[in-house]
Amino acid sequence: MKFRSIKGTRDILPDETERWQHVERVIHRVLKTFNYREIRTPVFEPTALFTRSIGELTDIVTKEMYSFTDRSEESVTLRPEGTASTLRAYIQNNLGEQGALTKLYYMGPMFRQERPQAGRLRQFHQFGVEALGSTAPELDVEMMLIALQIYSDLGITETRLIINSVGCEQCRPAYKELLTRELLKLKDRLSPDSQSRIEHNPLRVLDSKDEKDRAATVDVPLMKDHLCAECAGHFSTVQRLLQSLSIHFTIDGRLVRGLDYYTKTAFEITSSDLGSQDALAGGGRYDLLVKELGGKPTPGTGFAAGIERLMMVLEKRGGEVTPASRPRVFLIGLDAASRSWAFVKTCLLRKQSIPAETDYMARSLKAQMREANRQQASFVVVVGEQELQSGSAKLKNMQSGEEMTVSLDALEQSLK
RNA sequence: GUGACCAUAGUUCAGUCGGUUAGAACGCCAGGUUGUGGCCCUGGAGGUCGUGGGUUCAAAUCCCACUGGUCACCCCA
Repeated sequence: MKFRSIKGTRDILPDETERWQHVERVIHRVLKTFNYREIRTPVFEPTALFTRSIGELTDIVTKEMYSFTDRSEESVTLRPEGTASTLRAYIQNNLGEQGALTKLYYMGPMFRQERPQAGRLRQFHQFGVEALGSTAPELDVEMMLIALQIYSDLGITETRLIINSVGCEQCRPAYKELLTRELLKLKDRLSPDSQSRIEHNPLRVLDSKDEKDRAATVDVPLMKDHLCAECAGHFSTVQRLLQSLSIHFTIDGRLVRGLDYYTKTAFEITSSDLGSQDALAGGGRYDLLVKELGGKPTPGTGFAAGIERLMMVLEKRGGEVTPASRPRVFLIGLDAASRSWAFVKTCLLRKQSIPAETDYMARSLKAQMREANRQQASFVVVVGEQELQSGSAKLKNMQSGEEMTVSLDALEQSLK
């Protein structure tokens, strides 16, 4: 019986983990400069947390969640996204009581049972950022800046920032009705998919990829033109701030977020280096969500970004290749006694934090040299009977080929 | 959930009209010096041609089913 990883999951192999670690370091660093603190929540939660926050009728909830009942008959779900868990933890641990504004970020695996394709996996990784406690449009802009800075620090500059406003509880219901009425008039010109969207998610019709849908809905009213005074003011402030910061953006009145909890600002960052799943990050404001999850009414804004998609862009761009870990020195023993000595010495060097390696296969000198070369060791020391007797050996610089005689006892000195 | 394409050494691939022993490159192992790597040369190991069935004198090659993968729709990061 040969086992395989579950469909839509994959191993991140050593050749890739170095790149991952590099990306993770950049994420942590940028978030530190923006004064956000990391939160780590469980990967599974009560199912109701997600149905409540993401929306009972969204596709994620109706057909993509990994849910099961545990042995105590409780329904639990592998998290499909990070915001719900983060807010649950925020509420449960009264984080809002420690200050007016709480800035959090998370990073880790998410789970959705979708058909895998380019840029879409069943277990995938996201990092996400949340700012809780303020309605300020500045924070909406801060979210966009964080994402853009992480990308540009990684050498990804060919991104597009798209923004929209999806309104609030004051203005959205009326607009939704208006839109539904207009869409019903066009119903027979729409694709079957869009026809069924009219009832349960009319906003979705607007960002259909179907050319006919696009054509049929060119003149349909957009949310951004039917905002209440407050939402309109908020949206224009966001735009003004972006302009002050010389950030390029485009307004797309058809941009819709897939999760129900968004209000006012919605944004997306896309890359043309990706396939049809071209969103690198997406987010927006969610002023009602904390209350919806049982907390005190608390405004919030945030975004989530896919790490695998980021990796795809990095690879395509040939982004900086982080150097593989290399031994500083490779110790070669020529006979049983010398190999034994080499192993012990290797361990002692490591104890002093000097990356050292030796041979475990009792191989020939030639084979060991080849191995040292393959591993790109900076130095090699060859030890045999003579060296053990005299207590000194030749230290070979593998780049220049130069050799110098060194004391075996003081080897660490020569390697600093 | 729907559709299209694909599946041959560890990896990337070639394999003609169905034809007898399935190849290449890279990688791996060993040798070319007796105590020195890379480049070069020589040799070697490594394959249930995804699985099962069918057609045929003969199947990696044609047909069917299954499994897996990829891409797109859908959805979304």
